Amino acid sequence: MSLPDKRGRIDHRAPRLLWQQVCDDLRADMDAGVLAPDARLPAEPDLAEQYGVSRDTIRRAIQELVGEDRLVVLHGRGTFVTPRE
Amino acid sequence: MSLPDKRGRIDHRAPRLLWQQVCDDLRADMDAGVLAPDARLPAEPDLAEQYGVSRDTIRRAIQELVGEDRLVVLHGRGTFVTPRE
DNA sequence: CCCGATTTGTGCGTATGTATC
DNA sequence: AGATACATACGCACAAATCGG
Repeated sequence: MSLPDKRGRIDHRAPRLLWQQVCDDLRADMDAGVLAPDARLPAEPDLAEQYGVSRDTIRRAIQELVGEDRLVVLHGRGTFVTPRE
Repeated sequence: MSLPDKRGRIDHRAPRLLWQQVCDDLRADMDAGVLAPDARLPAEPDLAEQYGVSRDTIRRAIQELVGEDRLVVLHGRGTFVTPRE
C-alpha cells in the first residue's frame, strides 16, 4: 500500500500560489465526485506527501475551502467534504 | 516504575535528523534482539519521554520503520516488532 | 453492559531556520 | 525588505479503538 502520487498536479513554477493550486485540485475532485460529500480526506501529513508540498501549504488550502463551506474540519477526527443538506 | 533513559543516544546538535537517530537506535535494538519479534514497544508518549524528543518525532521514526516492514502499528493496541513468518 | 485506562489517530498552534522570488 | 514556501520539531487537545475490571 502506498499513497497516490498527486505531485503532477502541482506546478512549483506556475504563477499561481501552491496552496491555491491544491485548492483547485481538491475542488476538481469534489466536483468530479472523486471526493463525495461526507468523504474524509487523508490526514494533513499524508496530503502533504501526496502533493509534494509542506503541511503548511495543505493547511492554507484547507482553511480556504472551509471558508467556502466545501470542507468541514473536526478536531481529532479529520477533514470532511461538506455534507449535502 | 521508571522509564529507561535513552536521551544519551540522541544528539540534538548532530547533522542527522532526530527521527532518523531514533530509527537508528530502534533498529539497533531489534538487530541486537533487545526488541524481539512480536515484542510491543512502549507507548508513543513513553518513547518520547525516554528519548527526550516529542511524540511527533517518535511517530516519524515509527512511520519509517513501518515502511521498512520492521514495525507493525495497531490502533488502540500498540506498536509491535514485525513477527517472523 | 458499562466504565475507565491505555494507546494510536488526527488536528491545532507555534517556533526556528533556510531558501527563493 | 517582504511574501511565499519548505523542513524540522515542539507541546497540546480531542477522537477512536482496544482491553480489562
